[in-house]
Parts: sequence; structure tokens; C-alpha cells
Amino acid sequence: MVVTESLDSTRAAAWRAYIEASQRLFTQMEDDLRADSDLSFADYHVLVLLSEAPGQRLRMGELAGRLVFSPSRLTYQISSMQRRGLVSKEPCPDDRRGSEAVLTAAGLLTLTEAAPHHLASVRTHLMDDLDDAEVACLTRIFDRLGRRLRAAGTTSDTHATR
Amino acid sequence: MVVTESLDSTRAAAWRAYIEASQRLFTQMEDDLRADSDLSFADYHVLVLLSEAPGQRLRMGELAGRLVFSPSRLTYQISSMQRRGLVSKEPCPDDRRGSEAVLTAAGLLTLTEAAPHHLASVRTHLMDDLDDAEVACLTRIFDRLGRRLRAAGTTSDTHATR
DNA sequence: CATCACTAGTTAAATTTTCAACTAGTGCTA
DNA sequence: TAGCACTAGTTGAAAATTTAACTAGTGATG
Repeated sequence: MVVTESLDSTRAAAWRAYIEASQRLFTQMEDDLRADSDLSFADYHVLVLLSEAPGQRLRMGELAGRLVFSPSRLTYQISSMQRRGLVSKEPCPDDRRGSEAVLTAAGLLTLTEAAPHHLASVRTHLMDDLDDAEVACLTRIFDRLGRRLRAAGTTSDTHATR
Repeated sequence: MVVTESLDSTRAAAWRAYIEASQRLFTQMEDDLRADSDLSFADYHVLVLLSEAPGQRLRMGELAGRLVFSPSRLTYQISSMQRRGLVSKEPCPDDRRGSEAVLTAAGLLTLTEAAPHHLASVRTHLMDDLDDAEVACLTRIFDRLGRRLRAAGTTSDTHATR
């Protein structure tokens, strides 16, 4: 086992379990979503974020940040959704460089139809199997992690090695 | 908020935190790996799995299963690594339909050079920030989840809705 | 041992994602 | 207010991934 110095074996095991299960979970969720609603995970998340935003609209950059998408990936994603009538795109009033993605009525309808299926899938694949302590632990770990990574991304970044 | 019926708000929050932080973590790990070692996450995992396998070789299907890759994705992945000299491919002795990926010396060397950096990155981005109880909890949750999803994939599958 | 349903893996085409320019607009500074 | 560095977002080409055939081999059944 070349690869397990420097990370104690407990943590190495945790890492492996986390990575593998997450991978499986994500592909499972994608498949369900695709089967139930003909949406990708990304599509769904865009719809959720827009539906929650004031005016059902969000700047491209803001959306990219929340989805953890590169700018060009978001451009592509949104134009694909636009083609399918789920969102539209409008120039941003106060910054003429920018544009905002806007949820359409069809997009909202699609979301409200998809949501119950998706949530059921989150429950059956993950949440129903966790007791309250585990849920709390999950939240604590990933809230903190998310905050930390978000912060790291903003400033200079990277880890120690090099 | 169209999207939060049916999943209690505690669990919904856990889900969001988990998804977002994981996304960030994975892209961060990819970036580090790429910067330190010029490998993708997938490359790295292939090297790890092969290095641990008896004879440093694994059937394509077996590898695909463990990586959670589609067959065609794995074919592509391996031929790319073959081009770069990290693995070779040999016909499988006992099943003439099959082939196995074999770790090369160069592949092993690459792995031993990459591993410390990668592990450091796992530590700094995730593990160093978790106390032992959290590590234990993480392991418990994702071990169980992985087992469950692995089992579901084998049999008929899917969730309840529909 | 011929047939046939099934498994392993590959291939080609379409879609998605990345990567590296590039365009346009902003806003500070002199 | 001209110049300039920086930000927002897009674009085109290359790389990765998915999807749907497809090839070859296996193994059970009659």
C-alpha cells in the first residue's frame, strides 16, 4: 500500500468511504432525476437557485459561484436551458457587461413537478437511513467545510505542499 | 421556497451543505492534484487501485465498478493513461473477451511521487479540520451508504417514486 | 454440438466540460 | 477625462463523457 503514509489509517478509511459513496450517490441522483424529470442535476440546481432568488433572477457570476461552475460552463448550461425554455437571459440593468438568468414560468412548473421526485430520491438514498445525530454531524462537518472552502476560494488559496 | 416540502428542514439543510461542500472539495482536490502532479483525480484513483491489486492488475470491469465509471468511460480513461505510459493493457488469460489494465513501473513511480502531495491536500482541505468523533461519524455514514448503494446497483434498483 | 441469451469491452457520434483567448465595460488614478 | 488594470461574460477548439450500437466470447439448454 504505497499510498497510506501521512494520513492515519482511520482518516484514510474515512476518506475512501466518503469519496466512493459520494460518487455512487451523485450518479444515482443524476439517474433518478433524469428518469423522473428529464433534468440533469445541474439543471435542477439552477432551477432551485433561481426560484429562491428575489425576482427569480441571478447574475451569471453569482450563479456560477453557488453552483461551483466555471464561467464558461455556466454560459453553456444556461444557453442549453434557454433552448429548452426553462430560463431566459436578460442584460443586467446596472452593469452593462453582465447578464442575468431569469426563471421562466415553464421553468418554475418543471421545478415544481420535479421537486417531489427528487426529494424522495434524496430521502430514500440518503436521509431516511440517517438518525438525527448523524444528520447533525453531517451538517456540522459540511457546513464548516463549505465555509472554509468558500473563504479559501475568495482569497489567494491552495494547500501547503509545493 | 418551492422545494422544501417532504424533507424536513434539518435534513434539507444537511443535504445542501453536503452537496455544496463536496462539490467544492472535489474541484479543489482536482486542482491540487493537477497542479502538483499533472494527474486528474481519475488518473490518481486508477493508479491507487492498480497498485493495491495483486499483480498490479485489474480487469476492466472490476476497475470500472470500483471507480464508479461507465464501461466506455473506463476504456477512454485507460487508453489515455496508456498513451502516457502509466498503465498497459493485456488480454485476460481466462476470458478471451476481457482485458486487464496493468500498472507500469512509470505508473508506480508517478503514484509514489504524487501520493504525498495528494494526501497532504486531503489533510489540509478536510481531515485536519475534523476531530476524531467527526471522522468516526463520517466513516459510519458513508461506509453504510456505500454498502447500500453498491448492493442496490447489483440488484434491480431505483427508489420509490414512480 | 448447435442455438441462443447473456456478458465484456470497444467504437462512433453527440453532448458536455475545460482551456485559453477574446470582447466589452468598469472604475481608479493621474 | 485619458489611460490602464481589472472584472463579467462569451467564444472556439480540444478533451472528456454519455449514449447507443456493435463485436466477440461465454455458457447454459436442448
